[in-house]
Amino acid sequence: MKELTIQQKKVLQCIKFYIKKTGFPPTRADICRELGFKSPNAAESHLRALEKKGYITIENGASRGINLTENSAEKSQTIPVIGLVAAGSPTLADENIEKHIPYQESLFLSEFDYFLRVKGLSMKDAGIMEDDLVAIKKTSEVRNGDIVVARIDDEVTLKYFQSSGDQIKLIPANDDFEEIYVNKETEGFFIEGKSVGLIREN
Amino acid sequence: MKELTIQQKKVLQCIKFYIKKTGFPPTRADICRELGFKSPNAAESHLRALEKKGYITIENGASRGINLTENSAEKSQTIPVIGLVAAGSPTLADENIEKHIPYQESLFLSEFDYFLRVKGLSMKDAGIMEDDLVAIKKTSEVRNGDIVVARIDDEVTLKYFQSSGDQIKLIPANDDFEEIYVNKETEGFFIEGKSVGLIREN
DNA sequence: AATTATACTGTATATATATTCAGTATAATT
DNA sequence: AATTATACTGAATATATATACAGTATAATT
Repeated sequence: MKELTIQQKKVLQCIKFYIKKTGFPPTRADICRELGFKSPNAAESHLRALEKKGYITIENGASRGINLTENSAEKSQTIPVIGLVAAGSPTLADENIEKHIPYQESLFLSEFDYFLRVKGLSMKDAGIMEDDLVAIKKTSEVRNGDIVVARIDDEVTLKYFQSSGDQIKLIPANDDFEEIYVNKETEGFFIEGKSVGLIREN
Repeated sequence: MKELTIQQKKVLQCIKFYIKKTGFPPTRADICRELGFKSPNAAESHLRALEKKGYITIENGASRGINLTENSAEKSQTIPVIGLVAAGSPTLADENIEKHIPYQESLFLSEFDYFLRVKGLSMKDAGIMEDDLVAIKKTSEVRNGDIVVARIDDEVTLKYFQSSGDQIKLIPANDDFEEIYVNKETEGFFIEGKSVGLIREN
């Protein structure tokens, strides 16, 4: 799949968003309105570029005759599963992605960015077992009691979040594990996101 | 949701099929071509009837401005969520269905028939918490160690299954609960299905 | 008995829409 | 140095499309 330019990505996103919102693809004029173009030919040429690169097909002569190709359509409908390795970071870098699974918008109450494959039983009493997939929303805005993905240097863990002032407690849901104390300003400490759902595949 | 006539159903199916095939909704003329009508007004009036009954929305003035409503779009791709009430049976009868959620074919490793909303903590140590959705496959072929939906008379529970001969043990995953012993031939005892996955919505 | 919904044909038309052509300008590639 | 791709404005136009209007006919509802 050929790389897209920034503008072409914007147009493709615009098409996806429009379909999501209305149920049918945009016209050239619609795209101009959304992206601020003043000539329909601006949209037209971007569409032809997207067609040439294989991200959409265009039915000539048909109004709104834009069809997202499987390749480009799936991209926004799958969500990565990332392995939680003790000494690894859950980034969206390709090498950490275990697989992609079909994305369902309304699967959980909140939107989320990726699934984390759980290793170990440190959150056992919260009903989070080994190999469960925890849906993670990337955010640093977390509240006391949230289950968060916290990074300390290269180590990444899933724990309950509890803060008072600058002092932060990361609490496991298993008596066999120890609480972790950190300071908001601790070098290398970072909240990656929080849990908004869970899937167990068996 | 108001009932549709046979012709209206045909038109709705035609719209769904057209969108699946092309990625965008049909024009009045397209519908006529597919269904053999000779006047665009035939399609138009069916569309307005479908709109009136709430199966589609039509954006006036827009070409191909047909949008399947959630209700009609999801019908074929949703799976029921059934509340697990102590003295109730998990049947697919309308009154027991809590809601429908979008169905994703490849969500779990096995196929499944419905979700069971868990009440209580009897399977806590198996990581199954209150309000979790357990994906249930309707079957009576279960093995030792499977988590099963068992019915004894009108009572329905989720437990580990363990059998030796005709003797069956239903084992909770929580020390606060008691094991249940039944016989294969016990009147009113029945295995509804087994757990093949789990979703936690928060 | 009168009205409304269903189920169309057939014609007409304003407008929504794709698409081409003529330019301008910058960046990337050959 | 020449060509191609990117990234647009602006105007023009053939046609694709929604939609109204005039009918006909049958079934269902009030």
